[in-house]
Amino acid sequence: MRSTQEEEPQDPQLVRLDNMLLAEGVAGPEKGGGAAAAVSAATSSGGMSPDSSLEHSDYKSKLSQIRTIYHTELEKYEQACSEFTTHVMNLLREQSRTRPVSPREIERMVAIIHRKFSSIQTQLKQSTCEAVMILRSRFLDARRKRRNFSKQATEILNEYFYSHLSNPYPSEEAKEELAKQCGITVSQVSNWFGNKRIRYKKNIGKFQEEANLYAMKTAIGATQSEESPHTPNSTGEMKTPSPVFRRDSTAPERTG
DNA sequence: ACTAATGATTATAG
DNA sequence: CTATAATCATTAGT
Repeated sequence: MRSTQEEEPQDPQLVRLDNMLLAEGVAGPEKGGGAAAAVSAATSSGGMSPDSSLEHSDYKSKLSQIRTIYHTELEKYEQACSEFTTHVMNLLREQSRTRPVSPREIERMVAIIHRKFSSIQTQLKQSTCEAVMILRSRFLDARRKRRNFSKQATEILNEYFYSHLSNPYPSEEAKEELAKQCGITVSQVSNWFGNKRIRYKKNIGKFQEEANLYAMKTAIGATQSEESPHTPNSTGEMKTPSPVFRRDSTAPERTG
């Protein structure tokens, strides 16, 4: 016996599909009656914050829909497979009266049928995976629940940006400090500076007033007995606002 | 409703 | 991994 250890070839792609479906609870054991129960439960019991609760219930309901469709189709396929198999078996049996039909041939036929339906199932899994991915990216995308920062936070961030306009790249420590002051996360600070840099560079003219404003603010905060406020020229632009900041590597504050 | 501002994500490169 | 540039999706002003 060569003991063909084929068992189940299962290419890695299919395994990944299965894993993902399982992780998402689509292919796992049946839980709950369905979407309706989850939705009603979530809406009636306002335990969590209204936002996350509502969005999550919506997400779960759609996921449940996908799950139901997936299982229905899967059952249909299996039923069709077995029906077709018995049908073919009957045909073979009928043929065995006029032709010698070896049991091996029967096995091969059955194997072929199963392979075919297996590929169909894989397709179903793939499309289900796609649907889940789309659903995820649609509901778990933080862009959906974006909020503007508080005016104070933007003030602080702008102050830092315009007082470091020549090198607006805050170190990790500075980012943490800013995050703490603004009540946002470090990632949000990074996002803010990334957006600010590119948008400032792209359209310096738009930000001139802002730049002057904050420059003046910081100047006032820094100097107290320098000069009398005589407002030199309040008729037009003050001066050239640093054309383009260059990533100056004069501050390699790398500590980690 | 249309548009600008804005925060977050994606794609690409160093 | 970080920075940039483009793009997306929502908020807010008209």
